Amino acid sequence: MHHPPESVDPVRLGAYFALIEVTSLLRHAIEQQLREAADLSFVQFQILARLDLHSPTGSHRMTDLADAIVHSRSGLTYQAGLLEKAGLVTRTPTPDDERGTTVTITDAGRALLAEIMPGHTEVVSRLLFEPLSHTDAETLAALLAPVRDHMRSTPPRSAAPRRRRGARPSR
Amino acid sequence: MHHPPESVDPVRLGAYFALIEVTSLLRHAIEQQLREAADLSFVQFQILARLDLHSPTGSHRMTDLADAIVHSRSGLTYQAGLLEKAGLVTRTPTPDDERGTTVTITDAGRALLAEIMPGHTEVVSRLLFEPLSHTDAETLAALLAPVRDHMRSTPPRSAAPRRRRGARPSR
DNA sequence: TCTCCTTGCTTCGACTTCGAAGCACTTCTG
DNA sequence: CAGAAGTGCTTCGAAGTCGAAGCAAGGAGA
Repeated sequence: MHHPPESVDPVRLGAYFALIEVTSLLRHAIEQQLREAADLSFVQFQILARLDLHSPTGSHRMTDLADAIVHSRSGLTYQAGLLEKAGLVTRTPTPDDERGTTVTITDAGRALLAEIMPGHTEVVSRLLFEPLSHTDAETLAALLAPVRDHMRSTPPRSAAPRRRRGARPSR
Repeated sequence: MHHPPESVDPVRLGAYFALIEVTSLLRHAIEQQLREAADLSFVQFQILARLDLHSPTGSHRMTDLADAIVHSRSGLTYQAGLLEKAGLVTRTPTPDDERGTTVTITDAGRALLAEIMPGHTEVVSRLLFEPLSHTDAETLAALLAPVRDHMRSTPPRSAAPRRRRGARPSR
């Protein structure tokens, strides 16, 4: 009999389905909470959180940010524009590269984030972690970390019309 | 440093971030693959897959389907319309409830799905499971299953039955 | 220096998404 | 058997999303 690739394995298939389902439900709940609490979308929240974490400057280049939150560049441009309009971030040309735009979180942005975080973590705790022990959480993190690294390091498989980062990272 | 509720726990926070990140990357890759292979969106794929799995009839009611794939009803209406136009599903009134619409996958739909699956599982295997042993996959599935059940059983927090002008559920 | 190619970001247009409102049918209640 | 309340789906309008194309700046090679 054929024994095609590993993926037909029902265990893996189940893990995959559960992963998608859990994350969909979680995102949905988070989105509602953010919307009620501060009228922010999940993408906007991710932008602010990423900037805030990336202290001390709280800045990022557009492309890096888009890559970090897994969002299209054009989509990020749009959202960054909204956040700027709301006074939560600023956009300034990058000093050493006149093409680049640096996004920086403002004090108002940090304040809003601080105000939101409790409710946010509450939702995540209640939905995601309630059925998991601390050890379970550790296990989950330990399982996902290598996957994340693997995905980040794996090239996009199909060379883009506009080539992505060259054959190798020369940085 | 304060030590507010449980959720600030860095381990859980890390697991949460990794979960979001991994799933975002995975969905992104899957979406590209589906687009190239059959010009289907992930939502459309989920619809077809869900219908196909739900044998033998391969049918579902709109609401159940929307709930299963975690998508808005209106969004499902839109996508089901596209799939119907493409001949991959049919929509018929539900026999015993004249309000309902039953969606059924067609032979063409099943054929397309069968054609796509190998490439799909290939992507999932390569991205998600390559860094995981079989045991890891089992562990992951075992961790996520209870979370999924918990999320599914937890009421949406504000379970308002379609409020109509401040009316209260008098039941 | 002058090209030519690459890269960073934005603009543009087409499509998708969602919630609210609306319509039609069902069920509950008296 | 009404009338009221509930449910299933679609329509509608506003907004967000993406990829492709466009613009401007950096960089390598002649």
